[in-house]
Amino acid sequence: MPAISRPTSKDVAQEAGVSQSTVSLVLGGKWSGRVSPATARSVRSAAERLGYRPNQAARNLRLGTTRTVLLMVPTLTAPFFGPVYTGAARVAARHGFGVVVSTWPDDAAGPADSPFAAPDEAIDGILASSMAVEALGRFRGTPAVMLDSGPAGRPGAPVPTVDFGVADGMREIAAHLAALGHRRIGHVAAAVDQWTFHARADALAGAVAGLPGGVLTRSACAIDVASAKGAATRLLTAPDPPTALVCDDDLIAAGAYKAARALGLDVPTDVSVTGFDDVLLATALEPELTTVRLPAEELGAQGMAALLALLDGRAPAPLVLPGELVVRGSTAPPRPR
Amino acid sequence: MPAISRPTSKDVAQEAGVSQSTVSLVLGGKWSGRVSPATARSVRSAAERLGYRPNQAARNLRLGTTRTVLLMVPTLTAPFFGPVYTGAARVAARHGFGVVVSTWPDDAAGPADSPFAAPDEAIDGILASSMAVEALGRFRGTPAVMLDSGPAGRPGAPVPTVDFGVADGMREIAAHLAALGHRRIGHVAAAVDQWTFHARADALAGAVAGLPGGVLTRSACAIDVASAKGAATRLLTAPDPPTALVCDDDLIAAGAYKAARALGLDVPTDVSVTGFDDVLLATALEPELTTVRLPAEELGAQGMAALLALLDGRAPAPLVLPGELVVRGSTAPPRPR
DNA sequence: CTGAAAGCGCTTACAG
DNA sequence: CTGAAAGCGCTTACAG
Repeated sequence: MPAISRPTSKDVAQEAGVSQSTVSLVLGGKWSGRVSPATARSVRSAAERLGYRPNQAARNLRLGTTRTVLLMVPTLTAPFFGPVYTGAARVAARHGFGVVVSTWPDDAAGPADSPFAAPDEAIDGILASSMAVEALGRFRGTPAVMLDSGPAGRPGAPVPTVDFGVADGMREIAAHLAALGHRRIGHVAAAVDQWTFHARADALAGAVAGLPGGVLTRSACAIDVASAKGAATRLLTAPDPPTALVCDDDLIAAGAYKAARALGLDVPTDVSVTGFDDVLLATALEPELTTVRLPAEELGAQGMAALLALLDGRAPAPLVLPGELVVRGSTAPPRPR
Repeated sequence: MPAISRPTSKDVAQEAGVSQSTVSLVLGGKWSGRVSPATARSVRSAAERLGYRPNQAARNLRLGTTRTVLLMVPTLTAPFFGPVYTGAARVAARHGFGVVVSTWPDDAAGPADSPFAAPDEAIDGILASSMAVEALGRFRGTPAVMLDSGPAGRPGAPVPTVDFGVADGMREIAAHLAALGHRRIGHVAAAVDQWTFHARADALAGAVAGLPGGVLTRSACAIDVASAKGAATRLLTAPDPPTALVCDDDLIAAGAYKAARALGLDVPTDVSVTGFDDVLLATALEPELTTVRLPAEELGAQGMAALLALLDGRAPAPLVLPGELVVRGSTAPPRPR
């Protein structure tokens, strides 16, 4: 508790020689035509002199809002989270909103047991990331926007959506590999029941099917290095193995690198490897990883903008943020057989 | 805005047939000796029936608190941030507190331009991570706890602290390398003016100085792969190069790997490499990285516990959380000359 | 153009 | 043991 209590609108009123309501009107920007410009000026200067900041609790109580938004993410430890939060918080702050975070796997335990029970109860809206639409049921009645939860713009989508263009990104990877001469593609797929991974799988399957002589094999794994290494090994040790491994995630690609090395295969001379997301890891690997950059911070920012629009009574259109193919050293023409 | 307005304590009072003040007393846990047990029971059951949740805005206004804590971190995108936030938020929620986040490099721009200007103004306390004590000046008057900002327990430290035992961690690394037979050690140091890196450098210097025949060389770099690769290259191409590279950070170690490979040196046969932190990257690298695990989530949790104690009028003792040496495949005996 | 007043939902002396 | 009342700092009709 600060030693000196903060000035209130009453203090400003006294300083400016007007009533408290006038101060509220002026500082709330609702004075034009109701307060003389001269009075408005003197109120503003008094507020500045005193360093006045409105008390949010009082404002919230009066208005019945909290100016707080809940961001729900699958996990706080994935590198994906930081940028999404950053983007969302930046846009929120610009409108005087705060952002609190919750992870959704904990939800099964119910609100009482949830580590975020407290802020949960005083929220104006929800930004739910990488979450099945159905899981939003618990919050029916609270304005929500879904991020990375596709399919964007699906008819009858219950809430506005912002998604990555993962299908296009995957098609770019396929086209890049095809141009290098690859025909036998192995998909090291994330065994995670999220829209984004289904979309990636479908896009890749479609692209390879459209490739003359294209052959797709697939092995699924959890999103961790050890599991990915196992899945990649299965692909690479099958008869007639793929010449390129398309991985659903940069971390999975790291596992693919390990599988290749353990089999005595060089990346990219013996086998090409691609990732997805472009996190820090992508350039820490050797060779650096060809991958698709997903604008995570932009996802948070656009999602928050959509939620604020929704709170404002508007209906934001579904939005798709394109990924960008980043070609680095992990892809090369296949070794001639 | 939900269609049906939430029940208030007045509704509970009506349902239970008592006054609103009695409801407040009972639900606030201040009833013993003032309200009969039977009445308390009926209030509680009425509250449950109605699904009553106290309005935090009203509570905050009345009490003059916000039940919100600000967590300041250097950057949101480092893998360090997620776990710290998680730990802090978990403990905070248990006490009905929320956590908002801010990055401190932005502070130079001043509160008005800060992306977190809004929550900034209504905060009960501050958790400042990896920040020079002096930089806290702006918040003088607000209760604060410093994380990873050492030196812990320094006489006259202005605020309670929670730190990692980085010096001990670094000594463990030195002892591990010494036991393997290394004498010529290269320090790939983070050129970042934070306490933790000064402590690491000092501890390593001391340990090598205490080693018969020990020789320490050093090269500084930014915490990114390319810069680290350059610094490691300088060390490895010097006359009489080190047989082990001690890196201030796992990401720097990734750069050291690249430097070694570019010079045709194998890790760990030709050169041993160690990291610090044990982030996801450590096991994604090939070979997996010997490093010191820092309990980041615990740092957030203990820091929040200390801040809550401070808010409660107690003076938490300085706390040091030990790191743990994790030996993996990147260290081995030096090649005999 | 300006001010007095009500009321948001709580907590906490105070009176019975 | 219980209740009526004040008041936290705002916003917004309402009256002049």
